[in-house]
Amino acid sequence: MIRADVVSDDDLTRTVLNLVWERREVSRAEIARSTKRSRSTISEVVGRLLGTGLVAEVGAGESRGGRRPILVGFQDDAGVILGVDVGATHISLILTDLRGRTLAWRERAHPVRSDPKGAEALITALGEVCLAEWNGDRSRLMGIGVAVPSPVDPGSPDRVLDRVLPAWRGHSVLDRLNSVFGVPVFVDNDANLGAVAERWWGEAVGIDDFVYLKVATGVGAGIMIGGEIYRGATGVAGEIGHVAIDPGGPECLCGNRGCLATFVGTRQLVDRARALLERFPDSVLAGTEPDIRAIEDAALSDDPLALQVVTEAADRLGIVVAGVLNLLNPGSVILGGSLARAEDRLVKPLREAVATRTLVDSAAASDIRTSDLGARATALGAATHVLVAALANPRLFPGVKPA
Amino acid sequence: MIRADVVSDDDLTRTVLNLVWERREVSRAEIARSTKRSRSTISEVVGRLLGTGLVAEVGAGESRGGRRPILVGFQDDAGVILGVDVGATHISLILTDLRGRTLAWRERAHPVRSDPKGAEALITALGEVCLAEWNGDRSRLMGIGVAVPSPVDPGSPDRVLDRVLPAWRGHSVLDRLNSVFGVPVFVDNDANLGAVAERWWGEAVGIDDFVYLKVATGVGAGIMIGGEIYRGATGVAGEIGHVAIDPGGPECLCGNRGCLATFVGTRQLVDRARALLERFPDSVLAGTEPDIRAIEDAALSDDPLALQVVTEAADRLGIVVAGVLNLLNPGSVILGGSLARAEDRLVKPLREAVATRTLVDSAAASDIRTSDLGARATALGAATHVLVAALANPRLFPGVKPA
DNA sequence: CGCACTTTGTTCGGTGGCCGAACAAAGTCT
DNA sequence: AGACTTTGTTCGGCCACCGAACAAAGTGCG
Repeated sequence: MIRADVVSDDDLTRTVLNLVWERREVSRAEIARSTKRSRSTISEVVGRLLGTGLVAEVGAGESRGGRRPILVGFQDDAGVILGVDVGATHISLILTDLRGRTLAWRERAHPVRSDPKGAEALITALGEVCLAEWNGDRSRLMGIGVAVPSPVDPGSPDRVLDRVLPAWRGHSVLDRLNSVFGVPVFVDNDANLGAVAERWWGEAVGIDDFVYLKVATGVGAGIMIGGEIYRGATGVAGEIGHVAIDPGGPECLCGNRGCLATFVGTRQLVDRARALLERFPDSVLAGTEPDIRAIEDAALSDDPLALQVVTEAADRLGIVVAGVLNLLNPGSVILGGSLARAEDRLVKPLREAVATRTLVDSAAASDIRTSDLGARATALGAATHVLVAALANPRLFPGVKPA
Repeated sequence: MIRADVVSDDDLTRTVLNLVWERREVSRAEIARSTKRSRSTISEVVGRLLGTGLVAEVGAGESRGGRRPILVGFQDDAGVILGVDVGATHISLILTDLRGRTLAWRERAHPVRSDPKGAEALITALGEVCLAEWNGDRSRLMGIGVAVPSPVDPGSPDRVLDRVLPAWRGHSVLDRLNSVFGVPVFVDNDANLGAVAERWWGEAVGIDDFVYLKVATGVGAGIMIGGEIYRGATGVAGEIGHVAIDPGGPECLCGNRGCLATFVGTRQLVDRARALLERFPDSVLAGTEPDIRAIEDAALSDDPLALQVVTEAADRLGIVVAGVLNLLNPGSVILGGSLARAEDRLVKPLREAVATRTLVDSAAASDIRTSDLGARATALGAATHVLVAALANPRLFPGVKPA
């Protein structure tokens, strides 16, 4: 967690590195055209980048009527990154290469709030397991990203963290990870990191302005503006779970009435399903004590009870999504979290609920989709956050030669 | 409206010019310290700027223990700007210098929607009147800013404009202004420009992230993020009037139910006041046909009926403001439009309504204030928009010598 | 096949923005 | 009065970047 504001690489180096990452394989001449720099300049920058091991000459490309270009390729396996998803009831880790490919994956149920010490031990243990499974050169580990289900100001992580995760105060866990694995550690909110994952690997590739809605134990939003996570004045933007949608609604943990979280959180969906059991004697869930996964599975096989639960949730979500559309006019809205498994069964009623609540048609035109990144989305986003930092400033990371 | 993407001035020149504007009078050595450049570099840049007439050497400053510095001062009267506020029922113009000071001001009631031709004529006529009253060298007019009560994408102004103001399609009015006055013309949404005015001259000076809420004939929001107006994917961010706050509320013009606009727009407040008349026989409004101004005046003298109307509006606004706080976590929320005249009588119940609907205390801590810019706010913002463009790229404007 | 033409990547001598050292001018402090 | 500061300018130099020139390696046409 050393806030290493050391010598930052110059702008052009970053630009070129990012371009090579995007295009995968690209010639110096093509880089020069894209960046509007001269070939001589690009040649020199590429020469320096070759020294870092992040890019390499990988062969010849097609001729465009003259000499064949030398392709410079991004080395996806030049480094690996560990992503940690600290959930309310589980912990999961992913090990990825620099192209977001999964090299290892572990998940465990764990009562994170009530046993923080155990959580810390579990994370380091699973981290070791992932690295062992990968079986590569450990010095290639570039960093660790951590997603927490709580507002975080990455600038001062200990300030907000202790509300939801009291034992994490003073970010001792992060320091621990840093000293155990010897690499930089980054934290951020889970919804923010979900948005990052979508932008790099999911439904939002190429989209700079969108909102990611994570519907799981709680509800949170990751707001991407101009390709960057928007954090607001004090770093808690996106805390959408306690937007009031019904002044006469049920009381919420937060003391208010009719919060979105009182309608679409995991706990509430399960309660709702159980309450509906006797009205749907034909449901596959009848006679069981359904949990959220069972409800989602049932919805996917068009069980009427489950569909009722999902539709009701969609209707409530629609109120908030419509508000977000009117206020922010995002290019798209992406739904993540476990409820996203329901896909069309969630999105269709949601779109209807939104359509009746938005005026400006261009706002209504922004498309609403479910994520298809699945259960690994958040951990993947945490890893990707490190990747983004590395691409912006490769020198900050171990395993990168100083050129 | 010539989209003049000519030679843009280099970064350092802009930075220095903006710094001189901010500090009003500042020495070269001080600029060097602030911008972290060498004195030699700054000397050269300042030398070039002196040639534009926007800055000048204005005397000597206090010694700091050595030779007394030569103060370089921004020339507030080097140029003037026209700001036009096109309202739903009125047109107003302001002529300002480069410090936002009012040099002339004109306002006329006019049915803008039903008589667009007349509106166009009125704008040019009032523009001439303002320039005549100022009685300065007309070549110092740098540009014209126009605020319209409709979503606008300044990149392609004709696309959205024609929904609310059909006759403005193809931005012929803007072309007209350009040819009559011979200077660049800029358009933007009124709430956006209100936010600009607040950031430069009002309650948001020095604040980079805030939301400006304009409550007048309609309701709109200007969202300032990182010191820039946020426009969203298609340029209609901030269209907040049709956020649904009560599923069982009255029907709105837009076809939905319970929109914010059905509760707090001018028309609705007047209707509400008239409906309440018989319940408040002691009100100063009793026996009259109150308009919005009368209601606001009555509220300022603590008339119970008017206070009831304002409090109800505040309560409704509170729902949306709470949502905005939870979602965006702005540093502050500033209330503009005519209703802002009510000040504490509006803000106090609004704060209460918000407090019961926000969880995260740092979100709740963002302060909510009324604007004190008054009726000229929007026109001033339109003029300021031009000032911002001029400070960013002085060469684009007439009356600025090429250096 | 030969020849004209392209494209690529490198080399090399600029150019322009910015810097630092040095300096004269004009102050302050003891 | 003398030592020290601060300001603003001058001037030589550094560095990122450029453009011209060139060799290498292609394509395409007669």
